[in-house]
Amino acid sequence: MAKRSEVLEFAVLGLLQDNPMHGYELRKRLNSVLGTFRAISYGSLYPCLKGLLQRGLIEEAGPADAGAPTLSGRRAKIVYRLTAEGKEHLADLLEDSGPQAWEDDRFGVHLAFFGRTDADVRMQILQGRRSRLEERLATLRTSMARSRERLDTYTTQLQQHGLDSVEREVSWLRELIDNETENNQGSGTAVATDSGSGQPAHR
Amino acid sequence: MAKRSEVLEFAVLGLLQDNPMHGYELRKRLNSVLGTFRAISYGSLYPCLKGLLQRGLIEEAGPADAGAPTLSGRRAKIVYRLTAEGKEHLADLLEDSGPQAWEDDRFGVHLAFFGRTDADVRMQILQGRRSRLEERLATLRTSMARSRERLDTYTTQLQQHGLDSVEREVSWLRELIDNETENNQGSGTAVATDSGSGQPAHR
DNA sequence: AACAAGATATATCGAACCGACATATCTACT
DNA sequence: AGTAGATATGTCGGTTCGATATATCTTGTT
Repeated sequence: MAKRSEVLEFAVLGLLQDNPMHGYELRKRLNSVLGTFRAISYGSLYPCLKGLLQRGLIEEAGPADAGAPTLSGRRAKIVYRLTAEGKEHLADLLEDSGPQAWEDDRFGVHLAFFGRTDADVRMQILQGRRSRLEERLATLRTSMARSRERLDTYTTQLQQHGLDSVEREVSWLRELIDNETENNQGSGTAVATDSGSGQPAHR
Repeated sequence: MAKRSEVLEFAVLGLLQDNPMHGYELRKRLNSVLGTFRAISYGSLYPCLKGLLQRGLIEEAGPADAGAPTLSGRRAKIVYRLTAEGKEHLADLLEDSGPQAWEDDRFGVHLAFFGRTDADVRMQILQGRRSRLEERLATLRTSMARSRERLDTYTTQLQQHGLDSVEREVSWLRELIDNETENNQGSGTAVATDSGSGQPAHR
């Protein structure tokens, strides 16, 4: 349940670890990081912050903080920062390389925070994402073959374009994966190269 | 307002013109036609049908209809067909080549029913869609340039991939447009070739 | 023929979600 | 000193949909 908001929480926690922020700023960053994927509205963001606050994952950073001596009468501006529990929770989220991590939305957030993710986890997420897309590819191809004749030229072209997009995303992933393996040649835990493609073996 | 459901209504009317159908079948077609764009749930579809019925745009095709002699005790299955008003309304929708027609969702539906759309309207929609995407491209490029340095390698790569997708869609559109002009060389109303790209001139 | 499993078919409800609005301050320009 | 527009927080009502309930039809198994 509540999957949509979970993704938002993840992204918020991730951004707050970098540097404490208030809602307005957060929204701007969110929309630039999640970019194409998703537009965050205040109607989602502020309730989300309230929830995180109640669960003790974030806290208000009082104006008592150091830094530039703020002119007294400044506007009420609520800067949030992660609590210890918040950091723990975020670490758990980042560590997760399970099936949900290769869902459209989730994957985007994971990738955005790859800089703070273990190499092993990164690899598993990339490969998982790839097999997820390859499943989708198979489904698409089947259903297109089934309806090939029955459909309009234009509809077909639309479907074909959709298929192409997914194929392109797969080869994009392939590049990312190759980069990882290059930079990681002799690393610690041997990366289980798994299958080249074929059966996903997960789920 | 109520934009989401408007698109659904459009698609339903379009499918029903081809052949009368009941909800379940409709949902399957819908998910195959709108495909990647959108997943239709019963929670949206049945209320939508109810609305169209109340507004007199569709009606139930009674089992009194001809065809295969249905075995009496058949399961309750409600087949809908367009009314005269429904056909009119659909025609209006198909004719619309205004700015809303090049929005993500809408555009997909329009394209799916291009087979029954005037050549002029088709061209306007394709060109409008292209300029819409070119606007987006410009925005994306600007905001990427602005944040270039501040961002993670991975985040950058994500944004880059997003940008590439849009570029791809633009060249896909260019092909569709070229096809149209070829098949339409000496046609009636001269198509205003507008700008190659540059300023969209719309909105 | 009896049974199970799964596709077909309609329908509803509560919870999630977000666009649009209300409010107020700060900055920059004229 | 006025005003336009960015900054900032917050909420509310309508829309949307995932999950579920119900029931029939088809196909395969024993």
